[in-house]
Amino acid sequence: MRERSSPPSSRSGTAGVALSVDVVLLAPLQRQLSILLVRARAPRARERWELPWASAQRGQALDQIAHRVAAQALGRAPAWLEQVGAFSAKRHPSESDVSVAFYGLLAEAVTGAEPRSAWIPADDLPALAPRQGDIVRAALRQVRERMDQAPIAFHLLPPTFTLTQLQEVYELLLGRRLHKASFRRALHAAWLVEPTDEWRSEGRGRPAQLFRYAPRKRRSVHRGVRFEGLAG
Amino acid sequence: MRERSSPPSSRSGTAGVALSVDVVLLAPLQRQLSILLVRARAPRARERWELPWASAQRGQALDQIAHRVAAQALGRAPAWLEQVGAFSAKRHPSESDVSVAFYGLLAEAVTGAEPRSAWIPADDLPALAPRQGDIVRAALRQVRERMDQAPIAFHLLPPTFTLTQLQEVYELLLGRRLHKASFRRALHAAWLVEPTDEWRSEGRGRPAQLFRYAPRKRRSVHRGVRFEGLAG
DNA sequence: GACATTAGTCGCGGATTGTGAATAATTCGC
DNA sequence: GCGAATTATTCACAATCCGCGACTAATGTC
Repeated sequence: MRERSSPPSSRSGTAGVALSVDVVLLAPLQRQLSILLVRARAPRARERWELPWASAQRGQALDQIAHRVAAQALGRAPAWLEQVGAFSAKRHPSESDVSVAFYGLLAEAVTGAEPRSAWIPADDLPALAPRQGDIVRAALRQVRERMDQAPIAFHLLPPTFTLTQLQEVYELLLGRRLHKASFRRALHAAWLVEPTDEWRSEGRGRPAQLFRYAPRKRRSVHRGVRFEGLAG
Repeated sequence: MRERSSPPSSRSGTAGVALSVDVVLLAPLQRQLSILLVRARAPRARERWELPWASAQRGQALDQIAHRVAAQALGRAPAWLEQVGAFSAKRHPSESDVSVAFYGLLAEAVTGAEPRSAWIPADDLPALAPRQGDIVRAALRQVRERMDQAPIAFHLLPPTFTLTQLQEVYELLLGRRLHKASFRRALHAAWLVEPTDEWRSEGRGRPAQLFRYAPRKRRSVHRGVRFEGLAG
């Protein structure tokens, strides 16, 4: 407990900690939520695959580092990038003391000039370093919990999409089927999408209209409290 | 982008970053959500008040540090402690590069042996260092968003409490009034509390029964998607 | 043209919920 | 002791929400 007693302005003295920034990149791929992994570069790594990561240097903001890591692994910027949190105390490929994790969303499972990477279904991952395993689980949990507060599903789709595609993303994230009519009724009531004048004919069946994400401001309805998420 | 190319096992080489752990301690105090601040110890600090914090050393887990910081500021352990995230790029009293923030909950605004601290209403805070201001806002936002997923309101109350007290905590966090009958109907339907055989008479009026937090496992009802939190 | 397939909508019945009012149990003033 | 005031708890009704099956619509296949 001495830290608080020592003069806080002394930026020398203590050696500092080793910090890495890790990114969990997610994209829907053939009806599975998939994660981008890269081959371990250290010759004697205990695990063969890793999340993309970089060591943090002084004077760089964390989200800038995360953007750079994502861009390097993808060849492009993700559609959405958000912090998951800080992780410590478990082994990490960098042997850093602390890792700050981000998750990023893409509509397509693309890989840029990086050949040592692969998109792997989230529930079929190989062994990762323990801290990176924690990071993946926390990122998936946060994505699923925050999909009601942030437009996460829309960033897993291209700019225009059919309502069936949107429902499939929700089913992917929730892990269960949804009823079509109820889904659309709630969606239209929320004024989140607007139709384009384009239609997509996907082989057989009636063509589907394409929509875009265009949330309209509306007065928030004062609903009561929901205790449902607090089940023991 | 060289970090990824250098051998990851070299824990020397780079100097490491200065890391602090900050804690936002929250308690309901006279119908206000209040935060524990401590007087700045550095003689030439730009702001007179700070969140409790400590510098991180190598080999210590982040949540252990957070527990220690909270215990030192309070004289006891908080009822609940959870990470908010990592913050960088703005001035911090420690002049650290990165701060990992936690929030902690208490039923009562207690202070231990620490005389240089004060509980201050959350919407009446003095100026803090910019990064600590961000931390406070993020912590309050997270508490309000997560109160549906985690038993946050219950940790802002003593082990037994009246339903009116519980509703007042919810109103404090939501910033609006709730209808009594609806609140209780939803609460009992969720099987989160169980009555004790004690009653509290608080001066005038009918005595209120005391309840305790005792969530019962129940099958989760498969409800549809809620788009309400996605309003533009 | 019959059929399979996918998109989109309708409407019923039951569950949920906002709301005011009724009832219950206590203290205070006189 | 007794009525008014105060706080706790519940009831009941109306409106809304929501799960669900069935229906219509538009296309490709044979």
